[in-house]
Amino acid sequence: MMKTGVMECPEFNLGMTLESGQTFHWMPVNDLGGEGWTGCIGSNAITLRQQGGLLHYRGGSTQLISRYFAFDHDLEVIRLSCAGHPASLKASLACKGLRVMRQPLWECLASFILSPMKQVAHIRQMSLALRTGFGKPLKGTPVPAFPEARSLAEAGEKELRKCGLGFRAKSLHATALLVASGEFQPEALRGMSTAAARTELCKLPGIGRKVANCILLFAYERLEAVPVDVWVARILGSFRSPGSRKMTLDQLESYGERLLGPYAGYIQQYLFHQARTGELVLPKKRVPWKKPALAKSITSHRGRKRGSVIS
DNA sequence: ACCCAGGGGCAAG
DNA sequence: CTTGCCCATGGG
Repeated sequence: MMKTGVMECPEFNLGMTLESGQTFHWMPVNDLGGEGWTGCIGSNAITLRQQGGLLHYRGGSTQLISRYFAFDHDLEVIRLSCAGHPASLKASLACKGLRVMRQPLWECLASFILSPMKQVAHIRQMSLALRTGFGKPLKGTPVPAFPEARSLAEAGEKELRKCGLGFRAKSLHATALLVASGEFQPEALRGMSTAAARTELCKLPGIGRKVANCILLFAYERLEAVPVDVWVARILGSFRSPGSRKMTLDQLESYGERLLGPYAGYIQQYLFHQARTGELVLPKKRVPWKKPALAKSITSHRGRKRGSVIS
């Protein structure tokens, strides 16, 4: 049986963090004595349950979990960095415990290639279909590991398309080939400036400025990166004086970086979360936000055949 | 600079 | 059940 333990987690809201659109594979589950989450970090099966300032876990290690959820980020410092901007401060205070994660590079990069023109619920389905079809099954969680680049490259575009990827299948397959061949090395970007790393990411098929910024923020620890989607555009637009001339997405990104400061990506995440949950009042209507389906049981998912489809 | 394909879940009718 | 809407990227 996998090791169970408990660790301290200062300033943390596990559910809010896992539902904030950074990852797409964690499933709610009743385990470890109550409502928790099951999933994986890389190929480590993990089940988690938070009780106040304590985090119960099965699988992984305190180091692995602390690093993944970035318990080293000082959220108070981040909140204070935007104390001069009332809406940002308000959002930051409403989202206490929401952390910007530090995800494995390939898993995050590939997952966000799935994201364009898709809502979170569907990205979750695509992620699960890819994991089930081409990822390594894990003992202790129904969620398989995210497939290696080589596995997706070998699978071929047609098979990826069967996972409901649509036109994203072509982008993901092409990118998987580049990574599997070593022509693109995700690790090589770690030492680059944010701007240089962004330029490299944008060379990959299926990755534009918005997706690149998501990857920079959620995997490369670039806390200043601001992914501008329609929501963030709407939010940033609402901060500008009425009647001022319309900005392009690139201009809004620069505006956001300047307005929100050195942790602009973090603050953006707080504003985004408030807008999505309807706590931040915006001119336009909001879309529904449904909780992911409960994981049925670990045993019922074990031993699913490669390539089978989730129903 | 502008225009539009593309696809599947979901809300509204 | 059917229609309309959502939306980042890439290519024209």
